[in-house]
Amino acid sequence: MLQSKLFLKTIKEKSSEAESFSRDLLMRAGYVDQLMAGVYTFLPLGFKVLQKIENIIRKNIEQDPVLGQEILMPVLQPKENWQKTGRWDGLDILFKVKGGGDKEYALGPTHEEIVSPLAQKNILSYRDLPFSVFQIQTKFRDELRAKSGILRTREFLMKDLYSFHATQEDLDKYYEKMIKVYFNIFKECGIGRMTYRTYASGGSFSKYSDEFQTITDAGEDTIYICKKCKLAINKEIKEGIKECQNCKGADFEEKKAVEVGNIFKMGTKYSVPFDLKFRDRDGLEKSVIMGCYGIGLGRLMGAIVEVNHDDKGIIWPKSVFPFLVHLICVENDKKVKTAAEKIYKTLLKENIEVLFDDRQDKTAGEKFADADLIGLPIRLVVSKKTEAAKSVEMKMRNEAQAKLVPIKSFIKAIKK
RNA sequence: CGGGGUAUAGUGUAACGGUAGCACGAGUCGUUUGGGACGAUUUAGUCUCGGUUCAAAUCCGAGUACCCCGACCA
Repeated sequence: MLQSKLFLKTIKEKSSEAESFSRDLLMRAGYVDQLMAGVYTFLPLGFKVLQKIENIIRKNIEQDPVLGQEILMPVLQPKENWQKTGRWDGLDILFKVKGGGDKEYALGPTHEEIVSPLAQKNILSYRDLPFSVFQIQTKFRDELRAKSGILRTREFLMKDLYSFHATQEDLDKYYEKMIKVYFNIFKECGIGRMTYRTYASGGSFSKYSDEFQTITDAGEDTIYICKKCKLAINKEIKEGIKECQNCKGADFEEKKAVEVGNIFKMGTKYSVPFDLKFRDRDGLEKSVIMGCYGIGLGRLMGAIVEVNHDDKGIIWPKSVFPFLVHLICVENDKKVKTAAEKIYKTLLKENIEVLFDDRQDKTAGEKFADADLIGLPIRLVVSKKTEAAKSVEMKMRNEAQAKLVPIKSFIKAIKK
């Protein structure tokens, strides 16, 4: 991608509005644009990051054995399904829309009301269980207060997965497996070390749930991390709890955190109203046991930035970025330009994602400042100096020192 | 939803009730080119509605939007 053709420009000045790092950086670097409170457009750079995250999640679920099959459910949903579970009136974040003839619909904030009757069509006997489906789709929630940029929005991409089981033991087994998958996803997204499995309230789904909380001051939750086993407890249920549920440790560290994922054991809460039953081995009809597992993609992207940045800009981790390489030509000298273009073409041929700063009306300082702000993992600089040495300068965004790499071997150096 | 704050050009900001100014950006021309370079020139603004006043960006009222705190958060 040529930077001269990039859809949105970077902004030098910090916004005057008090805000989170991720909001400020993502907006200034041209990743997102705000339409209104809690609603954002993902610009080319931001959209690419979102797709990276999406693919990491998808890859981890569609491993061998497959932990869930991908589907796409409707956003527009019938009122009746929501009345059946009492959430048409009971869920105040639900967006309701009127169609023709005053017919009413819900805009999906979550999909238990849709996936449960869907599953019913697939389940007849215990032989049909277990199975799970997931989707990556836009959710709508009329949050009373949107905040902190893309950390809390009213419209957001979410991966929601629903699992269906014949027995509690089977759900428990799958649930623990999914916890491992979640940790792999967060590790790959560069926030593994800052993310904690957190014992939390189950909301209206279940008594308890497991949250995945990433430590950051921009977060709106407070968690207590057990210093011994590193499991955490959300402040919302900490009242009266004196020791760790896991290791009985009593030494906790208090931290602010943002919830990047949440998983629930829903039991039969949704299978009962939708009459989701199966015929068991013993000939009896039983209710299906369900679990649900969510990750907010935009929020995850925001959390990555909260955890990975410095005062100059974003520092994307090595698996999440809009482009891997930021190629910068600092001179308009014809020979140097030709050399830079050659490197650009080589990178494209090698299928290495590259953003080429080919702008001729910008000074070197401006280009470097933009590169730091945008935060791609690898920076390559081409100049008279590097051209004379038949090399290219390479610098990692998370390192201070740049080094010269011979033209002949720079592809190898990048791949490493 | 309760409380607080803010609203001036694309962005960041100034202006006692009396000529809306500055910087950045953007356009044009030229000089520059390893950390947001320089000169010339052009461009563009008082959130909306109402009130007070000879006169309102400024005072008053209502509305709207955004931000922050709290409550809420499948």
